[in-house]
Amino acid sequence: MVYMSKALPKRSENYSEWYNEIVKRADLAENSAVRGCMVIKPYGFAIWEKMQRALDDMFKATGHQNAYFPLFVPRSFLEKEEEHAEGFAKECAVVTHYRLKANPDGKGLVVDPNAKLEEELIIRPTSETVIWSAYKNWIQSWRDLPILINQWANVVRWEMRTRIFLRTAEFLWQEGHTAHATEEEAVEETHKILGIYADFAEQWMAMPVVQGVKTASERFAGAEDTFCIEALMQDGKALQAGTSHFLGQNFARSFDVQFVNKENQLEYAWATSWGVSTRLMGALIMAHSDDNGLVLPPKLAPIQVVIVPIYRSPEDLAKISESIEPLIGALKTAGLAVKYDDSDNQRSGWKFAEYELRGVPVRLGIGMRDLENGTIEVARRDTLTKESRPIDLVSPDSFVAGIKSLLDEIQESIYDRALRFREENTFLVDTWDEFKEQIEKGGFIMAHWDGTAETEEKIKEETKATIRCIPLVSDEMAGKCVYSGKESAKRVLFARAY
RNA sequence: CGGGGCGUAGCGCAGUCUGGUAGCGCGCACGGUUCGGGACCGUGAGGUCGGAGGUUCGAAUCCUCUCGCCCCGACCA
Repeated sequence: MVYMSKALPKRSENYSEWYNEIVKRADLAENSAVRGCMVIKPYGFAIWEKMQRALDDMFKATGHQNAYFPLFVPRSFLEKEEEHAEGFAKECAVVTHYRLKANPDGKGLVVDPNAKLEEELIIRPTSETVIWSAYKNWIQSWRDLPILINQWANVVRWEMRTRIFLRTAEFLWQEGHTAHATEEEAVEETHKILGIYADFAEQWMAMPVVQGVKTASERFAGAEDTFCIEALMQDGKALQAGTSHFLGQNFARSFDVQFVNKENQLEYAWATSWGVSTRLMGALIMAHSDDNGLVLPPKLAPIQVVIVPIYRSPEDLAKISESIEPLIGALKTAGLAVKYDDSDNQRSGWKFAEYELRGVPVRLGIGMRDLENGTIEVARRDTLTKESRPIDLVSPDSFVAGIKSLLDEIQESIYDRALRFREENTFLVDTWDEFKEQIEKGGFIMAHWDGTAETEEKIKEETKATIRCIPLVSDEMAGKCVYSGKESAKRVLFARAY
């Protein structure tokens, strides 16, 4: 109903409609003909590529290498690690046949019943099992360790309800899978990656996160410990933005991956796995954007600076285009992603609105008046403010330096804003009544918990709030469980979550 | 799988109750006037009304079957 209007739905009125519209209107992605799957459009994919590049560099810098493992997982592999199998069984797509044939009863194609697979192939919901079946052959001695592998891939989890970017049946991600000679080293790896994820979220996405460990009930199927980064979205719900798992020797046992240690004894290898997905796109949108559209952190924006000419005649446009050539060159030389939009099929006002919708951090507007005055209009997407700045169009280097520092300032500023939002929406809660009341309003709740799965479950049933994590950094002040009144060593993080 | 809703032009919708030449807005094409925050006027193109069957002189509209999508719940990065 509001779709036709130029304005987006308001966050305050209908948050999920606002989210869906922003994804569509900013041209990030669309729903596909296949249920639960999305088409990521070029503009959206460009953001994902920037995320990939930054993360990939961080993985490489810490000694990891990329590789690729198959899409198909034999059923017998998935079965091997019992908890893992149980955890993923109910959301697997299964390949049972390898051939189609012409429909003998009419048009089209049907599955050829003679082409039934001896053993079903599961479309990977994650790759631990295929990878550890390969590692078995890669690992003989402690000298073969550690193995530090990452892969960029798609996975499929047959979700009952999907939401674009946040929970799709197929999604893109990276999954790291490492093997180590000692428990200490594997645990260290788990933490190292968690740190990388937190740095990426904060420094690139400008999204503050809480690092923590999951409770047993929220743990990855097959893990000893699951660490996570949790972010707070603008509607007060939590979003798990990345996970890093310490897998112990569970997969090594299941796949019989043993190595000879320095003492010439056989030992099972220690494992980790970790991943972030296209869900981060959803996080990015919900962390910063406003009722005018997307707000992108400069470091991840496919277009960092857009230049919009303001003119009447083709002659004016030609004059502007010629005058700003050195500027465009200088911006590019400075390493900035710049777009000069001289297209003639939309007017400047339309372009202003469009680039705001798409979240371009800085917009430069230049018209004939500016040419005369030696000025240019600089507009900030995050604050929606604009100012006229002087510019020497012949040698614009100092102006460009100013734009560069403005982009840094924007990156910092949207992080600060998100951090302030999280601080203002994190509540210390000590009574059950207060808990029930606050959870309705949203936000992070720091409360004491007695450590039992029963209490955790009861709280979830009564309030839909889950323990997002037990924060790694917190003041270790003992208290009483907000639900049961029993002893508690420290507060944990509760929220309703995506 | 349970409970709701919807399939009509590229997109968003009206028309269905009460059967009678398939419409509106946006977008698109062309021409003109405009142009410092989503311009306006004129002309035009574009539809197996999700699919199949039935009732009828006549079906987008009534009946039967069927396919698909969306929202709410149970599952989850």
